[in-house]
Amino acid sequence: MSEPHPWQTIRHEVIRRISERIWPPGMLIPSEHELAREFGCARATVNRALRELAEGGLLDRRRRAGTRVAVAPVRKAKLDINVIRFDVERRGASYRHSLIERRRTSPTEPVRSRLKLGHAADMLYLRALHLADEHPCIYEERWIHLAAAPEMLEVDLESISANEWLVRNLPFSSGDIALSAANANAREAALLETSQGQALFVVERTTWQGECPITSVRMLHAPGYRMRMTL
Amino acid sequence: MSEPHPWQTIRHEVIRRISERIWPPGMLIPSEHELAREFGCARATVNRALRELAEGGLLDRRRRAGTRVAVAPVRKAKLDINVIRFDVERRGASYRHSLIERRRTSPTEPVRSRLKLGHAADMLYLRALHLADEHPCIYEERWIHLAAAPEMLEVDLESISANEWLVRNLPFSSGDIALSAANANAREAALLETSQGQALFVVERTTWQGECPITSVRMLHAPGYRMRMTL
DNA sequence: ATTGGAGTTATGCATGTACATAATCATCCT
DNA sequence: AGGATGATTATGTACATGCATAACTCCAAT
Repeated sequence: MSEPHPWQTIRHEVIRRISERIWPPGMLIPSEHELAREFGCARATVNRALRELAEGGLLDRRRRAGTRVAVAPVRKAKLDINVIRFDVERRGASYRHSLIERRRTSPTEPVRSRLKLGHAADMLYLRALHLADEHPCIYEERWIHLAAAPEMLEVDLESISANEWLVRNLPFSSGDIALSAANANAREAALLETSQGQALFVVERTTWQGECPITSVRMLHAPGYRMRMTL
Repeated sequence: MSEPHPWQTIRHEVIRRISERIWPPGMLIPSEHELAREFGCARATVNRALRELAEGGLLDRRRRAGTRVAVAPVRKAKLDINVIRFDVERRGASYRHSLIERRRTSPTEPVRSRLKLGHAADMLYLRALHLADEHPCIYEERWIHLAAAPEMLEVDLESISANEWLVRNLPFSSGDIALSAANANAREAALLETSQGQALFVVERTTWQGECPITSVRMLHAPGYRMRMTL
């Protein structure tokens, strides 16, 4: 089974008992002490297994009240956010990107509100295309807060994408993502080599370093893109 | 600070040192032993903090090699998968769903391959609409594997949605999700009260109980839907 | 020069103990 | 009856210790 570690074995066994309804939804399961006795291990080991399952949404735990099988589990799916180049290359394609526009300017009001910036700010506005095997796969429009990333002015954005430079050089502490769908307008359709009105997968991401916004980007994926994840 | 727990304090401090580039990307950080000495706590406490950060993608850890700040972090975003009714009600809207079609049949080939079923199988095919404040918000097409959920035949799908019944009664052990965008066809547009060609946000989800597929569903979200997550 | 150990070291995990905290239960007092 | 109070209990966390394991270093033997 390639699971030499007791806590993984326990986690698996608990999953089995839940999914086979030996422990049905809502049921109070044995305490850590009892499980530790049953599995012949320390309570800390049981605790680790149960804590992971609770984080995944499968169990509800409360002090003194005990642990019960979640009734309407809010399952947590994990999504990997990678550098675009890696995603492309992992699919076996060659990566290239191309800078369409680079402008130093002050952000429009909607962008300011997305970044929670009350005042005007010195920013870099970029438009770029990411290509896989010379076919456009992502078109991005990005705002970069120069107060957070002044070095960005010196970066040669032809040789490294803003995406990659930022990920490599400006570790961020938090961020939010919104996924949606939008119809391509004429310009977007042309850039992505598709037709106007085509449904595009849209990722909008804003990242922060503490309270200070770093960058906000809107990425339009070429038709056919699917974002996969597991739970 | 509301962080009475040493391991959380340590986690926060490590995040700070990374995001302020005291520990730049790629750097080998002090060993658990050294950090334990620095923070005046046990190694296990440091371990817990670092392990969580490594799971989040911010650190790379390898035995003997030590812990280093991730160079191109693959950040992990967490997405909550909830019962649709809860999502709607949390937005302050009233929820209703309506069954459009219910048919017992054998799945088409593409569905069989999605479920990794080589042979024909007895399944339930459902089409349903989820409404928020009487406006359609999700149209779903669902296949349910009756071998995994025989009770489904008895369920009154007018009073409880298949989505909710399954989540409450058939805890699944694994699943996969694919997100994409698609143009509405005539039928979908009519159901979602929009126009043909409108870009729709599509969620396809398949869930399993061990090796046995339970259900596969394709959900089309009404225009304007945004799926949010944090990292 | 390359291969093949032996030794070293940092992380990974398990254990037993201890105390903190939150929720529940039982009891007592008015 | 009802409300306050203390006892009980399960989880949450911390710690010291110890062994397991992976990977790096270096030295010796072919």
